[in-house]
Amino acid sequence: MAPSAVTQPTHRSGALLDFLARRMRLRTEAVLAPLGLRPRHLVALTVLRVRGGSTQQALATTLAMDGTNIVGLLNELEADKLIERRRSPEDRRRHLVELTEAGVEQLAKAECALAEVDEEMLGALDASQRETLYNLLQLAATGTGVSCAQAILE
Amino acid sequence: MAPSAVTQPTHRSGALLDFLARRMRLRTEAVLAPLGLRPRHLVALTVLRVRGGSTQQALATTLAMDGTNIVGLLNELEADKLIERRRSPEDRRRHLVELTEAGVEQLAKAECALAEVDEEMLGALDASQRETLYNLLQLAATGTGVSCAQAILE
DNA sequence: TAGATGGCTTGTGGAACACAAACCATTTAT
DNA sequence: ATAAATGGTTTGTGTTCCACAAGCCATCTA
Repeated sequence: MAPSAVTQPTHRSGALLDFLARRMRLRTEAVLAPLGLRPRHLVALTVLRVRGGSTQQALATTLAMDGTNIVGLLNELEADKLIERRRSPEDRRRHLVELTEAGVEQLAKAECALAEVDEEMLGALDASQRETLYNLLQLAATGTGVSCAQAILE
Repeated sequence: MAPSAVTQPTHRSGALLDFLARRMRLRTEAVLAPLGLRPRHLVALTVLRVRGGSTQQALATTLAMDGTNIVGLLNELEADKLIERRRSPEDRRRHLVELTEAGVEQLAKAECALAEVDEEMLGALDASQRETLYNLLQLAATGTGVSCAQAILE
């Protein structure tokens, strides 16, 4: 069964991550569609739950995405009243983005609906393995360029 | 460290996976470009290393991608002599796709070059955690719809 | 007062797709 | 044997997600 006895210098997770994320995103799209959300929205909402009150520039860095596209993304979310742009008191040019109550609820509803996707895609993992995976992903996500850039800003 | 004491019903890895995969793909693009590869090629080659001799239809299912796009993707890889399409002896309509020797080498070279990306993106994880992550991803990838569809075919 | 900055709008373009149609070679069913 | 189905190919068309550039306003800073 071993395709190559001699394995790679170190296992690279990149391709695997890409592969899985694609499959999961396809299923996620289908599940999220009835809620009026798309994967990009889910990611944005998820980030905002943790980093509420972020500047749009900070979001751009976090999401590794152009500022003008952040505008569009937030416009969509704001139109659905899932987020709110508040003016920063210190610098009134800035917008501080935050989830609305409806946003929190919608995110929770989405995550609930996504249980079936987890079931499908992570079926081979038991509960504790899924938790481990989640924690490792979380650690990687918060412990890199993201928090690095954030650290500079704070 | 827990951002919210009361966590979600269960942690959903979907958004996190999407988020990380995006960041990683951006970096990967840059690293792979000088090798004449793009992320999609890396994924295809990686799949083919394990599932060599797959039919193009099987690849389409595995990669969750339209058959006509598989053709295009394989055309690119074949033009670079990284893969080979052999006629199936049993059914001469079928193509059995396999990595060439050059393909194996190029894949290894790519993975080697991607060490720096891992370093950047998974910096917060130590070696054993990275290995765990890799194993969990591998398990999830091979243990779902993929192998399920494959099992039916065999 | 001038320049820099955060954000918004609009427009252009590219990459990765899905989907459809028409085609060949081959296999299978009648 | 002839018809139908199948695996793959080619050539479109359209969509979505993005990057990037230019020009605009409001506001802050020098």
